[in-house]
Amino acid sequence: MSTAPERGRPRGFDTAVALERAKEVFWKYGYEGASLTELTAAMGINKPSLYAAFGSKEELFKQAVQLYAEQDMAYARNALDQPTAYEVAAALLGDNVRALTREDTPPGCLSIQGGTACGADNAGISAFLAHSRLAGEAALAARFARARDERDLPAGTDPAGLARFVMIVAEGQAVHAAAGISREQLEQSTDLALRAFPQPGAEH
Amino acid sequence: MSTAPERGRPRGFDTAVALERAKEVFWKYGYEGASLTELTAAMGINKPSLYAAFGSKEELFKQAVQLYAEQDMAYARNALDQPTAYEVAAALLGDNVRALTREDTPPGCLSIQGGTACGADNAGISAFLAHSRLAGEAALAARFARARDERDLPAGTDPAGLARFVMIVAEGQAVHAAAGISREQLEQSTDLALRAFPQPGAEH
DNA sequence: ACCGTTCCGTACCGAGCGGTACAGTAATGT
DNA sequence: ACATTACTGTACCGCTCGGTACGGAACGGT
Repeated sequence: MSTAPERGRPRGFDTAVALERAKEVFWKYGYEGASLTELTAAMGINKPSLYAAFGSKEELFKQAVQLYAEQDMAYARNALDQPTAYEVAAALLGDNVRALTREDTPPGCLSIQGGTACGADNAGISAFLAHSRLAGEAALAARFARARDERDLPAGTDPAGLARFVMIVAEGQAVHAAAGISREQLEQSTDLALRAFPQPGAEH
Repeated sequence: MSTAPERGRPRGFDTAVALERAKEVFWKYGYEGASLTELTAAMGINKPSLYAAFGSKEELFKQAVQLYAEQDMAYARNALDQPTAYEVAAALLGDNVRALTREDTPPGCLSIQGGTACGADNAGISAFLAHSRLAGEAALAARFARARDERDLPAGTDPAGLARFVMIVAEGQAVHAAAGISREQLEQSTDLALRAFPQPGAEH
């Protein structure tokens, strides 16, 4: 893994660290609420450096969301590796609650806090976030479809509908977490949601 | 009910209609995404008229949210009148889905779309919305507490936890609705959520 | 008719927005 | 050594933001 031969003055900051800081600012304030002034202050750089390294506010945001997906939502992909559909859902919602209420990150979820609604000029931002959430839901639906084929879920189960329900609970937990609800109270909602989960033996 | 004797030039617009229009703009674009230009255009008035009638953008928003609660969320209060806790939850979530997917209003819910995250200057807006959502949750918890006392819910039930679960599902549905998910698909999630509901006979 | 009162429309305010021009500076290539 | 290249910091761009000053217009009271 060789670094490319660097010509010219080297960058005076670590883009990975700067992106990490930007992620936190977007997480707290949302896309529109995060001003360039606040972003550059948190990143420890000036505006031209930001634009040279990331292109624009929108591209910076999308890179921050990607980093968020890789780093702060790894639990969602890992949950798919659980042996049964029930355990997948339990791991997903359980880890979701833990991620939403960490003390070293803002409360809630960047995908929601980033902007469920934006101004007319930034409609693409909320659409981008919604699309990425639905991509995760599709992966969960595929996992549930496999479980149904493996007779781990009842034959009559709608995998997409079940995945949608789980994601709806996860999103509601994110909204609640952003409002300051405690981890213990959110865990209670996970337990309740899992009671709705179909058992392998049941008819539907 | 006598109207006060009006002195001076009469107002050239209907404040109720103007507030209705403002509500829709906030609903679509959120608090920060709704500019005064867009608001006044939709309301059919000029900025000084807006400020004379409503005080400020923030006060206009709060009045819009209040109108929303009275008008677009009346179903939430009505649901509390159902005879059993299960029917309360079923009515609440069922009507919630219908309200989120009406064709004559923006998709989703003003309380979420208004702004789950805002810039540092407008932190009060998201706090205001979160507080009003939790007030509704408290009313639902009180209804469930009554149901438990009436042996309509198992004695071991935590009314606040159950209310939190129902509200979490409702919020998740709102996020999903804003992303364009269909009414039918959301109704499916209501059915699943209700399967988690404790039955009167059960232990907990 | 005239006055006080209230509202409307234009034109404007300071501030902050996202984004950039430009000159200075620190590295490499030859 | 010196040209080339790329990054940094300052200072600035046009624009839009939320909010308002002010003069004209439409009403009731007397």
